[in-house]
Amino acid sequence: MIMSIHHESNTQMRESQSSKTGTLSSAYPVLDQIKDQAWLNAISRAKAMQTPAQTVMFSGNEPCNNFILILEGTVRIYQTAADGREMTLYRVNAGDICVLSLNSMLQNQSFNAVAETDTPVSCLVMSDKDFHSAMNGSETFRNFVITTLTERLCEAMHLIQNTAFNHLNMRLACMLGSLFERNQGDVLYITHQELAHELGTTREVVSRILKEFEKNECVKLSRGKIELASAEGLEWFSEAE
Amino acid sequence: MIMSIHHESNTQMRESQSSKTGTLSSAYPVLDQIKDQAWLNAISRAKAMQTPAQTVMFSGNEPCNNFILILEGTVRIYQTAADGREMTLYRVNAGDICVLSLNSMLQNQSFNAVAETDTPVSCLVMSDKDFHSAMNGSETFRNFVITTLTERLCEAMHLIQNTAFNHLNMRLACMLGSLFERNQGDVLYITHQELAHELGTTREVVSRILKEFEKNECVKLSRGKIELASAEGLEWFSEAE
DNA sequence: GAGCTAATGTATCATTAGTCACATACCTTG
DNA sequence: CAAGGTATGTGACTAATGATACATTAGCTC
Repeated sequence: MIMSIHHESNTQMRESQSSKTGTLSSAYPVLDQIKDQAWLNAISRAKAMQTPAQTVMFSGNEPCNNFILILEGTVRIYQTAADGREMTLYRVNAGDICVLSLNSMLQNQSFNAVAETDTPVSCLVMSDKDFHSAMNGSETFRNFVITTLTERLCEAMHLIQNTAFNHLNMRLACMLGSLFERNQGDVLYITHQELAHELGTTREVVSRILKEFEKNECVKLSRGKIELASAEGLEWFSEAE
Repeated sequence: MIMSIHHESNTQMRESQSSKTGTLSSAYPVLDQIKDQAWLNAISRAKAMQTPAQTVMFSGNEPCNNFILILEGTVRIYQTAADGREMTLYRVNAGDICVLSLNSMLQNQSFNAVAETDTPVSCLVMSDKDFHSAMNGSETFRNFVITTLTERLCEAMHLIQNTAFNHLNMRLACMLGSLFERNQGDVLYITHQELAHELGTTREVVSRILKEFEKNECVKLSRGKIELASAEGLEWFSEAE
């Protein structure tokens, strides 16, 4: 079971690193190697843009006729339901490209999703014209785009399997497992509501399941914080396959 | 709500049409226009292949190092759960390309899905080498591939939303709605078990919900067959947005 | 039409998940 | 420390889904 969460606590923004602005070379080493003229022209014309945290970049059906390269920060793509529930579809990080904008550019048809920054984001905005000429003129860029697309597709299929076949306690356990993993520390700063929004459920349900985990001595809960109760706790979450 | 079902009843195979084998020009009008030499070379070297109905073409993690163009017939891509449930992810029809094989070719990593023919299928098999040179040498082909990828991604997102947020009776109603729509007649030849496999649930649950629909006078049920009870019935299903 | 198989009907039960309505508890700010 | 906002805890209830266990029926084959 795979869950790709590149979440950073909203309350713990890494101010210290915000000065070291991401560059194309640091965020996209692959693209930085490209020498094709079409790509070099396109990227030289791209405009830098900054967006603060917790800002909606796109939503609903508004078309997006630009191609976006994230240099720093994370954008969360999610869907909302009529009853207010929401569910994260995937995240776009530095070094990723936004397949949502791709879709909108190619088809003039968007899936009804919202793109909102998790953290402050700095990115490059390329016109669709430049994007197309870069696609045509650079095999490396092309491969990069197609690879990203198939990766996303793969992740989407896993997500479908996960939501269709697994119970919420499993899904939550998996998510905590991967969050603990990448967070080499054993403490997670995240609220139950945020977890609910990741999984497409409600806060109460998450609270209930977490409490169960606490009873089983896997985690310790406190306000805005979840910590591993023990090393065995982590094992427990990794086992949750 | 979008559900893409291109299902044909297994029991009613269109024998009459099986003689009129699909050709590249009839199945892929767009690709048939391509004059780029790289594409022409690649397609001339592709090998024709026939597969009977209800045959597993790929499954699990076996790699697939060929690119496949469907000339005629339908392939169903589905996932299976430990408890025997299964769920259709999407279908590949004549004129579509198989994104599953794309992923496998590009990443040597496959999602754990099964590709099984719904109907007898005739297709062209292209080596990955030829595929790559066609991608590099033909902008039209490239655009075709990328467009298909983003379309699939879009569909996958809809499917996620649908499974996460909608109840089974809605999902079943939608599916019946779109099946009735494309089946200009008002009779559907499909079993409850097959519907369950589309939706990732069990036969009993489908039977129960269908019975409920019958009580509401939307459909009439009989063995292997579902028919619209009235014109209003269809409205009812289209409303089920 | 006897017998077989696949498809469907149905009742009951258990579990999971969502809803509602609060009670608490924690943290920040004045 | 008082107040107010946010986060969490919790019990009770309902609805949806899945599981189990059969009974019944339709259509096919011989």
